[in-house]
Amino acid sequence: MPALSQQMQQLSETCSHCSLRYLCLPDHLETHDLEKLERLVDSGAPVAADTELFAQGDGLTHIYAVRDGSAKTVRIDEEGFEQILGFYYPGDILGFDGFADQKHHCSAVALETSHFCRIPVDQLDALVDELPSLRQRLTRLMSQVLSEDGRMMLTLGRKDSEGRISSLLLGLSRRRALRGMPATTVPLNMKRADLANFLSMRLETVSRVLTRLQRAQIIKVSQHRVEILDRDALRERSSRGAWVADQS
Amino acid sequence: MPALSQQMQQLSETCSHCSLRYLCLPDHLETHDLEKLERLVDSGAPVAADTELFAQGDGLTHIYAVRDGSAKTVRIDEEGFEQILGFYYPGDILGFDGFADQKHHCSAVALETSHFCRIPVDQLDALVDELPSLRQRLTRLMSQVLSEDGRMMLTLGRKDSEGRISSLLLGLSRRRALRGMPATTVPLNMKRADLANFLSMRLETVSRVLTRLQRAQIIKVSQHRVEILDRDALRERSSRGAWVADQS
DNA sequence: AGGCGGTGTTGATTTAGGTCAATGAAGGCG
DNA sequence: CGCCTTCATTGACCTAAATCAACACCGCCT
Repeated sequence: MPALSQQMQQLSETCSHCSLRYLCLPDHLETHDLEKLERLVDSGAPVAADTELFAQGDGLTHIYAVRDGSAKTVRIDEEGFEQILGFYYPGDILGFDGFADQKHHCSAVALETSHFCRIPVDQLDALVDELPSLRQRLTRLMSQVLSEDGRMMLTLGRKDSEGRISSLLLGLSRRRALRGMPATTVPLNMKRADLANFLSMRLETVSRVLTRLQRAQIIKVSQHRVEILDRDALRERSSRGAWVADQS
Repeated sequence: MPALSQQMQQLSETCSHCSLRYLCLPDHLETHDLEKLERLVDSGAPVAADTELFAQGDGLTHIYAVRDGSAKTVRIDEEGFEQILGFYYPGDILGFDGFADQKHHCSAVALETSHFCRIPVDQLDALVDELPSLRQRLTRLMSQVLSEDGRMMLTLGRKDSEGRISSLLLGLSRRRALRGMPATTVPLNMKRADLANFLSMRLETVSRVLTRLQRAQIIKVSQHRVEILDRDALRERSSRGAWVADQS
């Protein structure tokens, strides 16, 4: 079973050999420091689709880095309404919102069979005090998320359905490029309902927009994979229909 | 001029004597450590309404804490569309999104005549390496913002106009309570256009919803101040009209 | 006072996209 | 293999809120 042995090999890889080290926590760490971080990381067994890594309300014991596969985070508010807060790909960190009061404010769920690096926060915390470079790295990663959240609010707030879908596709494509993966093909592992929820649209509308973009020869949709045929047109649509802000 | 002298007195106050120390950076810091932080903080001259503290794209040189007054942060995307990302009140920190790449990703503007504590990031950074408790405090504050951003996405995404306004009012009220200020009266220092922008509505709709809530005896609006008459009804409206999520 | 620019409210109309409902395609399984 | 469940697409209709437009209010200045 060659697929499995390849998987096992990947699992035994250390941060120092991880292809994602420049996106993930290890970036900017000295070899020596990196080894200390490595010792904390547990890259455990593969996780099946729909498995919950942690649940909203759980105590913060670990944060997770996506090694391969993908995940989503979901938040349920007081009234029981559900909102997907983000999709996560290799190199992304899950759990940052738990540091506030040592408990998770959203749940994390694997979108497909995936591997995650599991990092115990108490040990991480201790190591962070020891390694200024790791501290800086963490700060930057959190700040980055903050800034991306801002971008998301802009999308959610000011763009119409076509703009939202277009932005999402471009965003996913860009993130693939960052990871050195082919950026013209964007896999949509999540369900249409997830997409719709994330973008605050109804799944029917997602469907409609996708087919509209396809008919306009801008993308090619095949169940869980979108091909970007005309990136410029997509960019153009991602801004069209955005509201003009009233003068302050 | 008693008002002025009182103001001057406030300005000379140190973190240790600041009434906001438990909300702001100093929380959980030892007296000795707090003194070190204090030495970094510059609580300068009062800042007039509409003054920009920092602009999107500026290098990150300082972060700011609101001492009194209020501020908003605004982000302009590639296409020139503007989105207000948040309103900030005494004890809140501005500038966290700048740590990612040492530049600000949004602009910060005072909503009224206000005082801000100005903290140089390079010195802060050095101090953070020295004081684990400060490091933890910063992490928690950032994480808290992250988690609140999630709440905001939920509001923006899933609530109708009445729900958004109601949520905003309750949120502002809650934040006032946290600061020990009367929570039934919520001042709306920002313009209607700002409110509308923040909530992704048009200002006409903001107006309409406010008058609707007023007619229902739930709030009492007077130009830049809202009185909450029936908090339960407001809570009820803040969830009504929220979408039911499709099952994943 | 009177004029004026900025700000807020209200009314009439339009439309994007939500809702309801039916159909189609795809994967899992006895 | 056909059945069933889940997921995605398409159509017809309707509602919330955006848009367009008029007007009211308030402070400010000469």
